Amino acid sequence: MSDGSLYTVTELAKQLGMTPRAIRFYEDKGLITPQRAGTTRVFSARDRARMILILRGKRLGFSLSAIKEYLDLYDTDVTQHAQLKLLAAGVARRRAQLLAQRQAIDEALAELDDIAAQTEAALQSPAPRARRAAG
DNA sequence: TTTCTCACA
DNA sequence: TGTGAGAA
Repeated sequence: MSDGSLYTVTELAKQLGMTPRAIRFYEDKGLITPQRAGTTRVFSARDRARMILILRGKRLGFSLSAIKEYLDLYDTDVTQHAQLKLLAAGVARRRAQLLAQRQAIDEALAELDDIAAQTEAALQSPAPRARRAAG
């Protein structure tokens, strides 16, 4: 079912475009648990697939702990029902978050456009005289 | 080379 | 959420 491909940290890091340091960091956080040959890490094809899922989760803006929570269910949950529920909930939350950000960005852009228009208009009109000191 | 730990942003 | 440095 699974090939017997094995990788070192550096190999896997290179393949996935990340640093070995980051992989060890994820292991430290419990997201991956590679085998050991003595003290050196040995990554299986399964670890590799898992790492790819981690990267995807990151790319979509999920926290490492959220990703871990989801991945942990993969091993325990036979039917994957709980896993799917968690994923659906996470996706909905993240989606709402991104929509809110888009809204905020749109508002900021609109406001900046207003300022740009105002400054542009001010630059077109004659320069104001220096203000006299009151008195 | 790889690992671990501590400091740092 | 990572990186860099130092020691083993």
